[in-house]
Amino acid sequence: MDARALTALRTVGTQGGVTAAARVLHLTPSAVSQQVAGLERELGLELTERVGRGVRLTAAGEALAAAAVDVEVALERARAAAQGLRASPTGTVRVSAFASGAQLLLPGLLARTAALPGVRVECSDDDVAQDAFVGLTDLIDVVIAHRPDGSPGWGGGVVVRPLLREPLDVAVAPTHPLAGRRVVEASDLVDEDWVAVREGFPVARVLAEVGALVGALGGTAPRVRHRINDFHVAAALVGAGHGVSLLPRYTFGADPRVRLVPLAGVRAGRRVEALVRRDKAERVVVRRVLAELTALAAQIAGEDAGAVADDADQGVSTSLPRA
Amino acid sequence: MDARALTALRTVGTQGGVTAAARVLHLTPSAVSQQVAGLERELGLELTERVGRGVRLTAAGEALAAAAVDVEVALERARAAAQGLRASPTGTVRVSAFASGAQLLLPGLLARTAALPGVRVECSDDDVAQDAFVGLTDLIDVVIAHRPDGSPGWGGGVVVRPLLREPLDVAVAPTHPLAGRRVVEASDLVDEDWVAVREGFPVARVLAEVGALVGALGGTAPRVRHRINDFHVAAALVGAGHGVSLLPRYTFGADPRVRLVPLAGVRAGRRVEALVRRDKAERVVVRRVLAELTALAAQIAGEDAGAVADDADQGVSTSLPRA
DNA sequence: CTGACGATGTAGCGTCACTGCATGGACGCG
DNA sequence: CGCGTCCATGCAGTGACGCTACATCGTCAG
Repeated sequence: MDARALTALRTVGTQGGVTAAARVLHLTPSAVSQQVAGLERELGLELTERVGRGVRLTAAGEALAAAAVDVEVALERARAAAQGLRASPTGTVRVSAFASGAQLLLPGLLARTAALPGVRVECSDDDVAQDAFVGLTDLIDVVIAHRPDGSPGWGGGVVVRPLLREPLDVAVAPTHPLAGRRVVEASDLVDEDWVAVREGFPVARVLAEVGALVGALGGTAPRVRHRINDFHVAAALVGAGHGVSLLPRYTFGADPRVRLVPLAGVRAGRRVEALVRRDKAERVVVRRVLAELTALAAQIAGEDAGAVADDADQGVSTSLPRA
Repeated sequence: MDARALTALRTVGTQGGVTAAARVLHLTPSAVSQQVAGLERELGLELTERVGRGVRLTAAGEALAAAAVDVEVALERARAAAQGLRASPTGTVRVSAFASGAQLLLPGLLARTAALPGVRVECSDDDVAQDAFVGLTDLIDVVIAHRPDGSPGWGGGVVVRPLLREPLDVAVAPTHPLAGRRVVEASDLVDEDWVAVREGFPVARVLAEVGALVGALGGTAPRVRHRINDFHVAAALVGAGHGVSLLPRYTFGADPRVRLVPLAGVRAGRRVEALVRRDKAERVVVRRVLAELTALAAQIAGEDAGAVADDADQGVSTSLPRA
């Protein structure tokens, strides 16, 4: 019963297939298949079952995969126990963020962590669909993810550290009649063209809610003219007068192309959170980087609090184990 | 960071040396040495230090060894999680007991477990010094150990399951003046020759206490004539009139060679307990055998309760995790 | 039916851990 | 003080195990 084989099995579960798991583990599909086969032989029971041309974990497989995380946690804790006696943490941490979150947080994070000797932070940006964020934690230590305001959460096996709640404001062109307003009511937005994100991506649901509200007032569904995932492209369209949109306040508050006006009476916002797989959360370096990240986020949220009156709801704190 | 290497390190700690650990792990000393060397290279710090011609774990080594148990527990729990979905536990369990405990418990245990299909129990008897019992848990799943009545305990890393408290009675020859008595006072024993066990073995301390009491009354230290570890040899000597001794009630109550008389006013007894290493305690089969063992012990203690009035103190219950 | 994808066996190969042996230091004994 | 013993640890050789590459089979889409 090798920890390596358990990891392979768990990855097959999280990635949803042998080939996908092999990609993450930097192996060939054959190797992964042999690992789980060996595990099945040792235990004398089936851990995977074929479904279509792919595979799925059986009940026993799921149970074993869940337990596998505990093994990795214990291993990581062992490393930490030995190295914890050393002075300061050392190592490299992989951080990933969705595009706008990366723009908002990564420069500051790199600036802060540059001051820590022996700590290397490697960044990447991955904009994926809502349900793909957790899968990224197999490859990346700290995944900065976002989700709309009252959405269910992320599921087990992963530690969630809330970073900030970023309000979504109505973005209009500087020449737009609403551009000078301090706040805007839903009723003001009847009969506007909208620039929205693609379905399945985090902010889509918020826009749908706002749209429903506006539609209820105006008697018609919101007119979504464009589907743009990149906020910068959306900002360019809005700035050129091709419609209005919802844009995150901290990231686009100072963008000259658009004016952001808070939306009154509607809870429009997204939660930005750091996702870390439980075993990786045991690494001392990861904890250190995570601490810097939360401090940075608190700083950003604090700067905004002085400028704009905002609901103070920062979400329930999902604390780290052994905080 | 291999779980196998961690086990090697931990065993070096518990067994107190590379060679001893190698014996337990069925390896050569060279292999064990290379395992810990690899661990040290990977972590970049010293885990062992030389002391005399042997080695000892450093602080970091101790920390890592302690964490290693958690890894093994997690691994074992993973096995159990997968196999727990199967109907009944299966496998072989190694049980060891000190000589008189083996005589008292092992036949009954084998009778009970014979009824369990797929469960094999392999027995052995190991009579070792007080502080060597825990070391046995590296090689044996369930170690039946004994210790005098108020002794400190066994230390960490091992699960303790109390089985029974066996009173120690004064053993005299059938022809001895005290043979017919219902109880015997300490004052009755002044000026007797004693048959004791070797120093460092479990019952030695009890005899020392009784001896001190007797000595205080008689004004002289107890005369220890013979040092006999095997209770059967001791019984033979006592039966032949070569002195008195302290013998466990359940094991020698029906022995024709001696008469056992309870000792009034002195807490003379030994605790019989099962020692299981934490990771092995996760195995379902081991739990099953342990359940049979405790039931058997309770039955034996119950039979005695009807015959002789005894203090009901059975010791604090050190419960198993996830009982 | 054909092409593509995904999982899984098989052959070949490289790597790694173990054994056997030799070395060096530490303790005990004559 | 030197000798033998014991213990830990290097080093060369070997065997086993896991990985890659390739081929095969089943499944789904067009």
